[in-house]
Amino acid sequence: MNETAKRILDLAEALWLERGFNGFSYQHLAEPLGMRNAAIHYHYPTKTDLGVALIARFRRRFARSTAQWQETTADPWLKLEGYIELLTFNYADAERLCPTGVLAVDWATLPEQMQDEARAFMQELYDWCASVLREGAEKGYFRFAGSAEDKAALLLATLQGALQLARFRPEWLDAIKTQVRLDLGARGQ
Amino acid sequence: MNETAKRILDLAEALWLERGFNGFSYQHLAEPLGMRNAAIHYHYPTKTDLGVALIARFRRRFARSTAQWQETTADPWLKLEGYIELLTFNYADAERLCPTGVLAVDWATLPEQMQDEARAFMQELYDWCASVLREGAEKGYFRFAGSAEDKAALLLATLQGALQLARFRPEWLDAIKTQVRLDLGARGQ
DNA sequence: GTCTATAACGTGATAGAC
DNA sequence: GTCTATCACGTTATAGAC
Repeated sequence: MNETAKRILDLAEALWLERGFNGFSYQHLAEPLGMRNAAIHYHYPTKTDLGVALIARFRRRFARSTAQWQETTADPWLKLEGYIELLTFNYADAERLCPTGVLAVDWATLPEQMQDEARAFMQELYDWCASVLREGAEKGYFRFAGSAEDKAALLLATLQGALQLARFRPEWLDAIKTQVRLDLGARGQ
Repeated sequence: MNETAKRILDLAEALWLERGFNGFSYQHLAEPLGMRNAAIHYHYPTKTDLGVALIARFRRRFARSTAQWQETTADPWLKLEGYIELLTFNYADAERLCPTGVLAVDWATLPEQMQDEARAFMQELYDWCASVLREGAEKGYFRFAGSAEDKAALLLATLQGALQLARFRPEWLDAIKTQVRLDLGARGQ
């Protein structure tokens, strides 16, 4: 991926997570980048190609992050905090939602190739989250009722929803993060 | 609101919660109803008018529901189950998401009047949910760490996210509902 | 209250010159 | 690799007849 393709993808990602996949066009990409929309089509022939590339990059990024957490810590709490940090990082300055939530809302309007890529990404998130929760529970780091798998689904749903609710009232984001930790057995402060 | 206006609003609601606010047009409404798009404009002059009417109806519906639960039960569990039922009712047959999640994703593209109406709706949901949790905790029905307010934000985020995750894997919806109950102090089955 | 007709514009996408 | 020019179409919305 060359420099121009990357600049396009960066801007597309920002607009996507701020406005939804149907909320931006090739014009929205071309103008700020100082190009014409035909130039965007040269790098991403169709909007489907662009959409698949956006999700695929998130998958690579997530795989790299989890590999790094695996190397740098044995504490499940730190892994989980790493994920929470990753999710909320972009929200602070630009109110960017997490990709899976945006994908879910636009789902029925998305081309099949994007749906396939999205399903694979979601499965990777779930598998990773469940394994961290399972390990953390077995080793006594976390304390929660029910299965690690169900708790993983709940956790992903909660964090996804939290970013969205923050658009109504920003302070809800920190409130939910606090509550998430308490519900995993953290001692209250 | 006359009969035709109601039929339009019903269809618009379905399309909205299935495809997002930018995922349907006046044509999508006119064709299945056997009218021309000009007829839709007669009832809802602008799409903003239509959007505000959609949210306003959800506010009325929610107010009616909470008033009814207030009359029919003193058990906070039943009130909460009523809300969960209300949320997941439409998902089963048509994969309709909850309105606040769809509003949040489309947020940056929505006209100000819709944002105002949406904020008011969200606040009503939060206030009701927090009061049910507070009362339920005080009377010993629920058992959870942290404040009722933070737990309310978490609960709304979780249920909203749960409907969305169900688009990737339907079985996650029941898994999360189970886990939500456990995290409120229900005994596992 | 619904129709036909149409305006004004934005959309994804392509052809061909440079 | 980016440009100009353009196509075919979908969008919200309005005017005016019936």
